[in-house]
Amino acid sequence: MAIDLKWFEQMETKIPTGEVRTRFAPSPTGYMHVGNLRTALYTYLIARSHSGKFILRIEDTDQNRLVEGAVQVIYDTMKKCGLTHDEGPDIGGPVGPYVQTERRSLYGKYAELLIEKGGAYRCFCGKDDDGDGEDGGKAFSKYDGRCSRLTEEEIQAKLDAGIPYVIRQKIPREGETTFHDAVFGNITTPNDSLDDQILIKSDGLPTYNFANVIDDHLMGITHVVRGSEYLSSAPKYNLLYESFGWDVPVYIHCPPVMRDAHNKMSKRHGDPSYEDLIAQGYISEAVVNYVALLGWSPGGEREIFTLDELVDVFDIGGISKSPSIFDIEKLNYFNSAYIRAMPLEKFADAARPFIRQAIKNPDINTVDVAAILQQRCEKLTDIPEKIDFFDELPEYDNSLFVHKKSKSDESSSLEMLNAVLPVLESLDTWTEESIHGALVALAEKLEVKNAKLMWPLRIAVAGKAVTPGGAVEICHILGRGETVRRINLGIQKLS
RNA sequence: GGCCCGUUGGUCAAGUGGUUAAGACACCGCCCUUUCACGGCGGUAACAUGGGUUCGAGUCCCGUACGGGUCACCA
Repeated sequence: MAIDLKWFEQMETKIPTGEVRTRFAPSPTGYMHVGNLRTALYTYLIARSHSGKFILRIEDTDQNRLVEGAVQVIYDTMKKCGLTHDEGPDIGGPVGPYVQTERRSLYGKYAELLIEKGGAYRCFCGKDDDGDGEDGGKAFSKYDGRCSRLTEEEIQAKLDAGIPYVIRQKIPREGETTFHDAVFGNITTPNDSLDDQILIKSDGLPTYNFANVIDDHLMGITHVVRGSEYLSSAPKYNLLYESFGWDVPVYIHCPPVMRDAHNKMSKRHGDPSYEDLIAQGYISEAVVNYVALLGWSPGGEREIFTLDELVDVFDIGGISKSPSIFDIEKLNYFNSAYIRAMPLEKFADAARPFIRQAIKNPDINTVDVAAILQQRCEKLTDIPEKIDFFDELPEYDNSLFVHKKSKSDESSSLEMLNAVLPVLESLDTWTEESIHGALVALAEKLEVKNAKLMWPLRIAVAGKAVTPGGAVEICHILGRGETVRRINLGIQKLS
């Protein structure tokens, strides 16, 4: 087998050095898991906080799992989250291509090189020849390495006969392998518990286990961030780097995001993906902020951070070793905090579609409605049911006029409404200030507490016990005509 | 089953040998108030377990239990 060492040397010269380079390497499944989003976020944060490069690579070597349009979902999600990449399939870069299937010729060459270096061998065994078939008993046995003992002549004979083969990693049978992880510390594994894993499949494409090492090296990746499910494969990757004589990157294995104490978040269990959360009315920035804190802590008491602020405070040491349970209640809290912090106009823009789901009346000002909603919604989808009374006064029972704390009952309510009606009918201007002033003055004149006047008015104009905003805001939004009409209806009901 | 990893209130978590064991969400109570919410104040609630080491252990070591991961021509 002739190995063109010049070619490999030339490949090495292309590798960027002297900067932190991280990569997010999703396989295109069609949606962004919350756990994946968090991995992407940490990866981005590490790059940015070291003034390094953040690279997007698509890992699509599994031809059976290709999903139409899935790569676009990744672009869209990352863009929406603000996780901008410096190199990737869409924008190119110095070490492309950035899609694994477009790199396929590379892997074979490096596999040949590895065979030459004694770190791998061809295996001609069929899929079921390694003794770990379906028959339970040997379910956990590993490949016995028989093909690693083939002679040159035997190998050539099989090649000449056209027998299909895979390329396996040759793991030392003795000793142990230690690697360092930035989250978990040093981890040592006995080599005899490691399998001679397949590097190149019989279709010529690499497995993740191989492609990831080759690509990370050729792309100059300095920090490898991935899920902790790869922790037990890491010794094998380490051995691969060693066989090639390459520098090992910093490993950062992140524990999973769970749906409960026993199960990871999963689409299959109906857990929301990032896209689902957005569709459910969550603000992207709030999701990103919450997810950052799931499994990582800045150490202090502060919890609200923009993406740029996260870049400043992010520290690998704050990543937790144990899994975290995704708590939608806490996300609700973050979301409502983000909603409250938005400028009113911006919130109104975000809320408008949801407001218009419930309010068709074009005379109603959506910004005014947004103003009373902003302090009171956890997510945008909460909006329609809160404001359904604006378009049409709901059927309501007179018992709503009874409220102990406001000292309201049906007869006092009738009295208050009768007093309010002429005041509002004759009000010069129809603003919150003028309405509020007139009503407070009226209460003072009647020698009653504001609540005794406001309660029945709010019930009459809204027909609901609980509303966003008080009587003043609701009357203002409704307009004078509709307000007066509803007060009259209340008076009729109570008479 | 082998190997690897983890375990602080219901949840997220701070804590790196000496603390009355932070803080946040949720929950409960009170205050504010024009309902609800916001805001303010207060409260309930935790170091899985047994042994060591040490003057002293949530923090270090060993065992146990429980949980998770992995052992694919998936990633």
